[in-house]
Amino acid sequence: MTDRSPAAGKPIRTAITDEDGIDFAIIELFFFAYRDFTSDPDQILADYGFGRAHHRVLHFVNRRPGLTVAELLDVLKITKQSLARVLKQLIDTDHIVQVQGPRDRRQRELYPTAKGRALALALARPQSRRIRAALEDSGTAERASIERFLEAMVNPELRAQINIVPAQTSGKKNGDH
Amino acid sequence: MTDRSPAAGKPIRTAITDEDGIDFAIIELFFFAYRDFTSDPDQILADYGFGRAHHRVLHFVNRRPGLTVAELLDVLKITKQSLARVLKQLIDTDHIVQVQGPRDRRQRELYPTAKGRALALALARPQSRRIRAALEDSGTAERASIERFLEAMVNPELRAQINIVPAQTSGKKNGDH
DNA sequence: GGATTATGTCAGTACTATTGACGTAATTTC
DNA sequence: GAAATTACGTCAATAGTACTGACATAATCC
Repeated sequence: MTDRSPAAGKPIRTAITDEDGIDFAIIELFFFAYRDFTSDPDQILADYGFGRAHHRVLHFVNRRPGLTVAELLDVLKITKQSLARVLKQLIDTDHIVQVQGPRDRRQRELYPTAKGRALALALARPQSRRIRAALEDSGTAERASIERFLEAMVNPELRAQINIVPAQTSGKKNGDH
Repeated sequence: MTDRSPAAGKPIRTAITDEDGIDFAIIELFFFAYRDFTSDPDQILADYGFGRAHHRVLHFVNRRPGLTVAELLDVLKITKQSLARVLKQLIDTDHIVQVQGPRDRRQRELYPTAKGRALALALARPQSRRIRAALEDSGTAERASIERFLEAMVNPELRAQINIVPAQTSGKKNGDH
């Protein structure tokens, strides 16, 4: 049963190359880079009994405090049912709180607690460290060019999601200084 | 039950920023970029009843024809049991064939069939297109700097895995020069 | 001949995701 | 003010990918 069955095709022994103009080098690098990028927080999350889904929710609630459940679903591109369990756990463990929407009382605005803020920072720290090291290592003086490239990799119609963040800080009691 | 329970922490209403030198911008961009990067092949895979795991196996078997099961496990960083089902399906559907190792007959060398090669190319095509578009869009003349950055994001001790490939091509019709 | 190695497989479990259906409360619409 | 819609929550069933642990087989090494 080791050898191929009679009907099976013959083995191709040559490696797939950048034939046809396919950029295998970057495809593969992207895979490895993301794999290791997510491995850092995964280790921390394990201590809490959380998974990657918790991280993503925690991240976006910290980035856009007060976003509603519907907005969160839109950013994560998952279904309500998938979010439900994860969000419930984060609320039960006091990392996130829900506040009734001011205008529309059907809405639940999501905010991090101090505990949730701390965890989000703890998870982001090794990732940020890795990024900084990579920028230095690779001698990429232009951090901006990496940002531009990554942004250009995102579906154009979804780029709006990215640009929501910066504005958030301002408005009320503005974070810095 | 909408409002927070008595014991819950108070909501933090300010967005997390690049305080503490945390690079949230790139962290988030990396998430969005990878999400959309994988969405292209996901659609194609669905037609075959395959998932992302099949894609990864197919990719590496095409990139390093003749690799053994153990080598594949090492690259993917998953367990034998996780690979088993996926690999079996790819063999049953005639995308991959096993050949007994020439030196060590315990080993199973994995090769793509013509069918498996074709699918790997079909999956890579939209990804490569996206990368090319992103490099143009972002005006990143230096494709090399993106490559260097991504490589630097990979755990140093695992970078060896990346460099296995290029050698494969040479010998015969070597790509560059 | 005994230990180790490479692979395969069985059983059980966990996490993340899916679709479909239904319920409740609040808002909007006519 | 009744009806439709919206925002959210939840129950049930299923799928894909991963895990640990255990065990079997065949081949190689010593």
